[in-house]
Amino acid sequence: MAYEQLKLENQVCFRLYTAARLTMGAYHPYLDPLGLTYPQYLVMLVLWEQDKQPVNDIAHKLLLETNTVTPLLQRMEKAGWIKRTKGKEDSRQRIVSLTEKGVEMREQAKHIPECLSADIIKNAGSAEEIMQMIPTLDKLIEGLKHTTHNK
Amino acid sequence: MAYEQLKLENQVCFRLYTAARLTMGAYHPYLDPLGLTYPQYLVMLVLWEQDKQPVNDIAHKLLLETNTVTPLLQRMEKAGWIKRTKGKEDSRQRIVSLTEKGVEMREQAKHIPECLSADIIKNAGSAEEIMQMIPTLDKLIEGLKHTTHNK
DNA sequence: TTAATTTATATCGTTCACGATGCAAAATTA
DNA sequence: TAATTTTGCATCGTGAACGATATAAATTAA
Repeated sequence: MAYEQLKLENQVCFRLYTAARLTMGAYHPYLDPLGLTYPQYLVMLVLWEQDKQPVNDIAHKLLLETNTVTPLLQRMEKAGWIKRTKGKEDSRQRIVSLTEKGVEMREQAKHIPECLSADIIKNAGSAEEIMQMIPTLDKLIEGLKHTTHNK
Repeated sequence: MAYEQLKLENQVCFRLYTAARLTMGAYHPYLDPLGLTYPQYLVMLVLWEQDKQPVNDIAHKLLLETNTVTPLLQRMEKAGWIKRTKGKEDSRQRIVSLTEKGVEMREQAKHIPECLSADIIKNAGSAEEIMQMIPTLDKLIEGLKHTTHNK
């Protein structure tokens, strides 16, 4: 009976993995004009919520490793949306702050969440049903955050 | 208050993206000994379910592009788990089949789904609650599968 | 104070994921 | 049959993710 579970259709993780990829794809029409990738958009969300944060705080909020975030930030700096300055008290830190361009982008990005909701409702039915997954996803994330291979 | 929706905590996609990454991380203890990555494991699932499939069928089942799957298969062939042969009727096709080594691996992988269920229950509470997301995830996937940027 | 350890970030190598493009074999149309 | 289009797969370039490792600054211990 164990073989039965080895079927693709019985795999929750495959669905999460696929849903995440496709949902990220749904952001493309809105992020492409801004020149942002989805992970870069996440960084912008973090910075719009609070400017001037060390790399570590950003990585922590996104549940990513710094070796993922650092190159991400380097590309974003090159694009002119953020800058990275040495920390004053702790000079190991790199403080990430928005440039003027980065601040202005917030206005253009303002409607992305509603656009996405609309798209999802149009294509995948009820947004409510999707929102109902949030507490479960949060529990899952919280539970797996500190397992062996996730830190 | 459009800005409110720009908060990270209000984003469903971020949760999907994170849950997918962390769940994939939870597979590591079981896949590492076999030398498999998670996407490679997915390919093995597809082939264990039905051997000898063209690249396109595999890509289609995993909802991936062939330009993602092709290099994946090349690495798996080099590892000795699969082989790729020219199609008989249609010589454009590459038929992917399991090697002896690939077939044997199924036995070792047999218990991975149960192990993962156990891990999730231990760390993230109820597996039932997680299973309840499946219909919603399926609707989401089905709905987004054929949008502009997802083909 | 000096030495050992921890912390914050960066670099490197490998593997996805995917848009764009290329190419040859098949299918379709003229 | 010849020309055109489509299809199946591959290659290339870019941007994540992440394990492993490196480095310098801060912290702690000796």
